[in-house]
Amino acid sequence: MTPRLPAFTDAPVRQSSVRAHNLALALTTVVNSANPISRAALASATGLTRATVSALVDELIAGDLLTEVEPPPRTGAGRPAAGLAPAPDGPVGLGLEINVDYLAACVVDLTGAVRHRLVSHADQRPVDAAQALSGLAALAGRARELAEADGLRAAGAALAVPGLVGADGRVRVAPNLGWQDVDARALLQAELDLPVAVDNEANLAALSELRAAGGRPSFVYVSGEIGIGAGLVLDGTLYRGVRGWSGEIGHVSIDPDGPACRCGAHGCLELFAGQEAIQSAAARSSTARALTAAGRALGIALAAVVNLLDVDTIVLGGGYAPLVPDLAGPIEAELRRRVLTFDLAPVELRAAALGADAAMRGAADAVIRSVQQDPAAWLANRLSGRAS
Amino acid sequence: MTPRLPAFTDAPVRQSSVRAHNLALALTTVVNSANPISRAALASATGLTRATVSALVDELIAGDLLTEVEPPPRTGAGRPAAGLAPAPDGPVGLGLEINVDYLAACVVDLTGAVRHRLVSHADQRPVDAAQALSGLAALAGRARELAEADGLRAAGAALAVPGLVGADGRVRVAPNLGWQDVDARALLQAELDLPVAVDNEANLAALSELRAAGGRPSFVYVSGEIGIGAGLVLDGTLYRGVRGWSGEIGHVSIDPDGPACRCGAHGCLELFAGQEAIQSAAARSSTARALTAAGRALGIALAAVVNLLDVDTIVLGGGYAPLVPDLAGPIEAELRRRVLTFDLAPVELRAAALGADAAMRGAADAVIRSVQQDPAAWLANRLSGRAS
DNA sequence: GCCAAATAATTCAGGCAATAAACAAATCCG
DNA sequence: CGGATTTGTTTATTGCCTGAATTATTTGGC
Repeated sequence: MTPRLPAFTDAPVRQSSVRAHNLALALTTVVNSANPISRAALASATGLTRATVSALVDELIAGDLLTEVEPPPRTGAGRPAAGLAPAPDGPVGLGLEINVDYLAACVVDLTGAVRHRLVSHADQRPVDAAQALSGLAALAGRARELAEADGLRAAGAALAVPGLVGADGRVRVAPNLGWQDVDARALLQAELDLPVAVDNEANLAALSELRAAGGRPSFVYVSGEIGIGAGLVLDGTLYRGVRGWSGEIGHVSIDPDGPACRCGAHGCLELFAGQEAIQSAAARSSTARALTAAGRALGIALAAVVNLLDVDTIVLGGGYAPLVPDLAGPIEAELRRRVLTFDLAPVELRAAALGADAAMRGAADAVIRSVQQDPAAWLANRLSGRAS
Repeated sequence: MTPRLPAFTDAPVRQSSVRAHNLALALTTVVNSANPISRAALASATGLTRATVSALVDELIAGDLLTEVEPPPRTGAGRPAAGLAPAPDGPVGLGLEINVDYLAACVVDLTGAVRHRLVSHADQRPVDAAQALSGLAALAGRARELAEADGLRAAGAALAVPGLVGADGRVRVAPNLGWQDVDARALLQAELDLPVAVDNEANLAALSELRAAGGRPSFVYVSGEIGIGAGLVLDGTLYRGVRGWSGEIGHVSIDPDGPACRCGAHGCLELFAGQEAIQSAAARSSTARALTAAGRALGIALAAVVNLLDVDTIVLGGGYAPLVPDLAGPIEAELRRRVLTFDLAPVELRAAALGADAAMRGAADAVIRSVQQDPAAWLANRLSGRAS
């Protein structure tokens, strides 16, 4: 069988694209392998010949994307292998986050290590969007200087925003920040002189969960803050929707005739399982009861997600992560009752691996992921960047 | 900018894959263009050079996938162009459907024309799965003979089933047929000696809506029969879920404390908007009221879908299609209330283009789509098939 | 201690597919 | 009728992968 290219077809392929694709294949295979891997192992893992892999690896090493490291443990006779691993001094991603009461920036390298991390606590509501973003750009600039002092060059930046973000990087609405129609990408790009991506915080937090997972995982990441957002990872890729507004699980209806929501509808999930709802319910009765009720509502909404999307894993993040021991029971009870296929295959429910840093970390991951998925572009860009 | 291959990377690419990809690109571009297109226009549409396009087209014509037709209307000076169009005598797809009270088969060619259509009305519940499938195989065999009498060769078959179908073609459950764990693919493949795909009827019906749509549409297709199923088309591809069980919208919760559903949960959409629910409600009050109530429930469930997936179009099919004039009002009212982004961008609601044939037609489409997306495989197969 | 077996990595000729540029074909228009 | 124009083909060149042969480096048996 001839290996097939992905199904959707809308751009021509030429020899250079073949190279680009195979460079990405080699690099991602090295990055995703737990231990250093030899060229020979890489060849058999990818299906390319050893000759080709050698050439690709040479190019990736020359481009500071891979390095040779100590060989993996020996296994019998033969010439020892040279181990390959992502280069710690290769391009880094700048992960940025803005929220109601803090600004944050981090620097993550190709190995996934966080090299620097800066957080600035300050209420962002009094200042306007331009000021907030310029404060963030300053923080990002400091993070970048720290990175450059280590000899690290940033491939780009990504920003996590608690709001609706369009595909063009414009923030349409960010209720808690009081933002409306803010071209965050343009503003940051101008100040940083770097490619900048902007995305919803739940989407980026979901991406951060993708780090450890092998294969092509599909899961819903639910982030419980003041609002409730979800990031959908389907077949290993973040699904953003037609306009980038996917994952608004907070306004899924739990009780169509329930209390009025600030969105104008009635009985939204947020009213039952949002941070404020949990707190006020805890004050009225007990924390245990409040969490049971919230878990039940979450379970109803998540059952709808699983019925619709057939994902096999649910990740609870943000404010929900520490509450998982209390929430898991009621959520699972509802899933068992309402997911049509529950008896055929279970749904895994787990807490997010990262805590409050998930969105910022996912933002940085998004940058290095873009380098991993198109190393040829980075290599070309790197040279022209140095020339300028 | 170098054209980029799709993001996910897990197979090596070699020269033959380049050819395969560009053959698919050329073929799908011709198929998707409304009028016959010239080689030169094809070159500028795809971004390939005219020389390359000529070579690709020669191969596609030799393989009975394209034909030269009358040139499109002239536009000024220059050598007249030769028109290209999908070949009507190329490979055909066999679309099959099994349901409670009928079996059906159709033959669809590369141009999308239905060449033959056979329906056999008979209650399938009394017979067991093996018998039903062998009856279907017989019907499919007749359709295939009709096609072969026209000199048409079947590239494969696809079967639409009202139930949960795994990725391996096994039917896990089909409640209305009384099926459980039926390896429909193996049984049909053995009798037809053709590659057979099996999928849920709503999924395939959704595919049939993809025919006219250009670009990379994203929509939900909702099919209202005895149960309610949905097919999700995201970015131009059918999303099947991890195990192939996506789209079970019928058991999304409308009222968590509502009446008991046969699935074991309470207040599922099916109890408010299923065929039986509408009929009994109509008997109790009036048809108009029954449809308003059903529309309201559908609107609540669809608002959840739109909030989660950010699709911009909803297609009502199956039993809902003729009811759209009555359902649209209440559905839209709920969408307006509950979809968070409704004010930013509207959601289009429309009736399915095809009626009862949608699933069978979508099945045939799936087959010819697979040829269009990998013509190289068909060309290789075709030769070896003739040799044997 | 040395040689055979084994495994890793590189080198080199060959082939395939795309590109670019020149050429041939067929029409319009003045 | 001849130049301009557009379509489609031919030819030389280039890039990248493959496969086989070659070099490099170790283990293990005698």
